[in-house]
Amino acid sequence: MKMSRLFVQTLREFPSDAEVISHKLLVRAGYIRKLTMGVYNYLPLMWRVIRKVENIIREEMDRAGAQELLMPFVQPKELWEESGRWGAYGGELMRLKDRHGREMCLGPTHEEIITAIARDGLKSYKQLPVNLYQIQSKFRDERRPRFGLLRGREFIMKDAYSFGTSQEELEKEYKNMWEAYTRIFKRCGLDTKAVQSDSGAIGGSVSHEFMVITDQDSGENDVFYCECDYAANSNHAESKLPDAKITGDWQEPQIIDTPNTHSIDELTEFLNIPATVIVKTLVYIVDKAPVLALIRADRTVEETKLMNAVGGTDIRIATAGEIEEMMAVNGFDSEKGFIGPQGLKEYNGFKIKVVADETVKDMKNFVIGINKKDVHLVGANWGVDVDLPETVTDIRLAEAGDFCPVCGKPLKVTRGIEVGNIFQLGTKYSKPMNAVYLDQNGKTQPYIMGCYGIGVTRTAAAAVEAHHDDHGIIWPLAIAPYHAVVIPVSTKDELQMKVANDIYQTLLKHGVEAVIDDRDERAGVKFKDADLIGFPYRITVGKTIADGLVEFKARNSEELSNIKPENACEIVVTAVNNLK
RNA sequence: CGGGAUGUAGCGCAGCUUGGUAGCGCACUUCGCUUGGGACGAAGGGGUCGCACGUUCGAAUCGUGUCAUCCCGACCA
Repeated sequence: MKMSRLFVQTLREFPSDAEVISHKLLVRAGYIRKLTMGVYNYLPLMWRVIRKVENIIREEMDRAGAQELLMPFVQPKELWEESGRWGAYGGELMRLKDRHGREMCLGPTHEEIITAIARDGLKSYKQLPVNLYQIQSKFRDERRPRFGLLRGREFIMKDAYSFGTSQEELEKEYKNMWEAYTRIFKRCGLDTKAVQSDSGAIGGSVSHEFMVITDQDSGENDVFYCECDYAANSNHAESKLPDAKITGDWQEPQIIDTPNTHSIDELTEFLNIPATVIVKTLVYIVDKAPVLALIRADRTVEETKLMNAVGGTDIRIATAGEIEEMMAVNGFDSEKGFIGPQGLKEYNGFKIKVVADETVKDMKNFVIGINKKDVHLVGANWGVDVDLPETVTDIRLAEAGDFCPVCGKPLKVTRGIEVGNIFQLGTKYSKPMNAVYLDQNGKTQPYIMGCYGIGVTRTAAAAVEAHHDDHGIIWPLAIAPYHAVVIPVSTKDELQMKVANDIYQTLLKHGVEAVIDDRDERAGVKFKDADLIGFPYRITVGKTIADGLVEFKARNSEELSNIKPENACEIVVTAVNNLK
């Protein structure tokens, strides 16, 4: 490709609306342009990158025995009602009506469609297991898209779905996909870590996320990990706590005045005690039902864990108004800061559930609210002064410095970008959608399903997050839009142009995707653009051609070398051939 | 969905306080000059100042409303 013909407009300045580096660089280097909120045009350079990522995925998925198909982007409401997700999926589901008034949605994911395809075609255990995948655009009407391609509303995703007859078969395919994913991301030049995670709205039990660990702050997920193999998303990470003082100094229970202590900080200061002897009570609304969460006051509730503990799908903290109302209908006059679990029966037509974090179980002589304004109960004990809730489980957010649940060493935390996930779905979709096959005994059984996603566009953006410098993008060779750029310093110098053209033609002949910068620009402009766009190799033909030498530089190295043109070609050709 | 900010040329911005026929840098076109890290000079093209209504002789500027975008939070691949 001639640079003079290449459809790319580099900008001298960063776009003002971009926050993270991948967004800034992809816009500035001419890869993407925003069409509307969270929706981007993939310009020619970007599309080449995307296709490379897709092809790596295709090769590895096919190698792993999966089969590609393509499902529609627009989906009918009926299938979503079968799975129960028309109601359960929130505002992210982009709903629309056709001219006949039929309700449809833009596919945010394709479990419903694939399950319908499977139940039409897979009638016998003899046909199983099967793994089907597609690479396609998805649309999720995010409340707040951001970070450019890392979190758009429309994005390209590879989604695969496996159908089998047993948990064992599912686990085998799960491992198969795990290995395929490991190969895919490695080939894309990304270091990933597989972490345990919550399975969220998609449902199911076991799931892992593949995270790109970057030094950037742009990762959206906190990942807790240990020097042993343990790694988990913050919404799933377990931890053992360091020793702490969990027994208060009071000998007997007593109610004491604690005026205006609306926060734990105010309470610890007022009583001059550590937060570790206080039981904190938080009010949440899970699917409209009130839930009290009890936790040691120095710790934070992990909302996803709490939501899962009561089997909900949506969670938020209660408003001050709701809390007051809840107090009133249960006969208390209290407010935030003085809440306790005792005596709260029902609210809004729901029985009030109480969930305690494990941290509170062994506490003694502790401080707790009793739903009375400006006082707290101190020296309280479970079973004597306050009932220990029936549900005692892990609902806390892990913290760096907590200990690994597997090996006991201190956990570390880092930011990660989720580029892939794998779920063991089980029968979550096959059962409600009556997607069944006949087993050896002629009995109908629901498929045991798994699903496996990779964010294609996000992977490309994550590669930029992981590989860039002050001058621009440093693409891994395997997903770079072009492998090399040939730069004649002066297009008016006949010898330089001739040699540059020869090099360019040689590269093309050997299967290298090359660009020749034939623009009548100053050298500085060409170098700046080459660095910004991120061509992995650069061959510059300048004055040294008089001595038969060209300058060779790899984008990921500072090293410059003056070598013969044929040697420069050979290095690039060899590197490109090694990709295969 | 809560809080904050911003909408003026493809990109980055000034002008608004104090209303008077819209400007700068980059990019783009032409000519000259220059040619190893985003040169220089000259001459050009390009904008219903987000939109609507209002105030006014006159609105980018003042008022009301509305839409959009961005940031923080909550939520999520």
